[in-house]
Amino acid sequence: MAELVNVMPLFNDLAKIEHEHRVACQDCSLFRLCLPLGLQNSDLIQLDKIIKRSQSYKRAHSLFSIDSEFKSLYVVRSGSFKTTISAVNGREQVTGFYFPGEFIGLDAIHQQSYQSNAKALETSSVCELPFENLQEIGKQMPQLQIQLLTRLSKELSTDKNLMLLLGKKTADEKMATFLLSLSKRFQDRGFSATDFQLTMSRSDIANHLGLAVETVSRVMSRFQDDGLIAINGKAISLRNNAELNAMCG
Amino acid sequence: MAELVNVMPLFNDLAKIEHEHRVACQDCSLFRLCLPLGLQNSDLIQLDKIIKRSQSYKRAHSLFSIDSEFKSLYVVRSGSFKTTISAVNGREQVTGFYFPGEFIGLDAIHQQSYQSNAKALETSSVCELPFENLQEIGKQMPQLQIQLLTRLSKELSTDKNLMLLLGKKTADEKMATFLLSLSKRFQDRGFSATDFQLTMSRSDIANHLGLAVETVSRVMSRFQDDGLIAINGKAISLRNNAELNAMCG
DNA sequence: CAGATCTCTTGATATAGATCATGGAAATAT
DNA sequence: ATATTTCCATGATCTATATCAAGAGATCTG
Repeated sequence: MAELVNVMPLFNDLAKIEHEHRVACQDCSLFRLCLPLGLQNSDLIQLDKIIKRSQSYKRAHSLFSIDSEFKSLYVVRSGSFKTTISAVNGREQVTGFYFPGEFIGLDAIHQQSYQSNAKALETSSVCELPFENLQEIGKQMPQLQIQLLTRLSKELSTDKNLMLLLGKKTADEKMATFLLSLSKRFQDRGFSATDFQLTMSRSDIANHLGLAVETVSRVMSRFQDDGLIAINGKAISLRNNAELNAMCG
Repeated sequence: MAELVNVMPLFNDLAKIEHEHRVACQDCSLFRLCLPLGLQNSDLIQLDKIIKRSQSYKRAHSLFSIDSEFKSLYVVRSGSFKTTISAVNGREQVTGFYFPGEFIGLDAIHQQSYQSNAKALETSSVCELPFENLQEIGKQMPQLQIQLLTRLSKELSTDKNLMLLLGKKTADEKMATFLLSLSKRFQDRGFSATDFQLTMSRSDIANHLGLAVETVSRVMSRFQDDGLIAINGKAISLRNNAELNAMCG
């Protein structure tokens, strides 16, 4: 997850700057995922001024939790995160996994307080967008507002599909849907659609899909026996996308 | 659902206009739910010009479906709606219920095409907000954009909680959570928090909560036997909110 | 690097809630 | 009004997946 495979930095300097998390939006390899809409170059320079680029978060470290003060939205820069919410009795639901270019914290806007907890799944970094400043420059930049709306709308759509998954799908359908959704997202980021790492634990996967860990293990083993996938620890290889796709229900 | 109980129109004329769906935003009794943020009066007049107020939709009639052309967002004016998405094999998931003042169609924004189907649960009416015009006047009205963002963010939050419900809660917890969420929403609209109509069928409820109809019937009967609620067809009365609340998990 | 602690896999068993079945009540159509 | 369809409630049975159990890797920690 350290670097895009199909995007070659023009200069070594650029790669170095990027690695040090200082690259500006204009030059960021995630630009097309993060801010695809028509922002002017002058807008980007404005936006750039308010963005804080973080040092990295180590595995299992918290980006924010439900009782942190809400100050910022985040965009994943490298690595991956999960978000969770908890019921009063301590049970938790993994509400989402987030990869480079994706926004975290959008559900905090309405109450101006985080509604979930966000944790790094591996060593990861983010761009921090202080919300107040974002609103401020948004007033002069309708395209930025539209960009945010679009992001929110997309996550809403994802979540409705997750409701369908949680409410109506069998364990097999859940796993197939999940694997293909990951595959699609990696492909969008210029990674292999068939070979990738599951940066989250089996238990995170199980939780997210409304299954027991044991069921996830069993389904994956069976998929492997049937030649649909090959697993080696965290590494997975999709071997029959057509069949997997047919299984999504 | 025809009228708010704690909001008395100042003039009979107003009530009549409202009933005929011609009342302007400035005078609408739903204003505080629909557009609570600081919109100037001049803004409202602008907004008012682009809003189309519909004739009513009868029970089971479609507001839009996944293959309608996306043109507008909607705000429920009276009555109630459900939204659904379907899996390839025909299974459907009820993704939400919508009451007066709530927006429908927000998940359509990112693809500029409806991602779900919306149906009236009873005779209902809506305000139609043509999205293109909304974007246009939004450029001059940052508060309107913020209002939309807030709405989206709120629905996102609701959906994450639904994921928790679908993924982690028992049938009893699901029902208790659902009933209290309805109660809260009715209360916000000035209706009784304890006595209301379930405008959706048992099967819609079951579907939404990821249960079988029979389970919904059984749980409700048991809740009634335990004195938590009283049911009479579509009419329900909450009798022990404390206990229900403790059951939400 | 050794012990401790998680994580993953696989098997055996239990169970919450689905499915099947039926009858009555309500809503809708004729 | 009456027929027809849909909706709701309740009982009996079944099943997909949870839970319990146990061992093998992997990962952390001092």
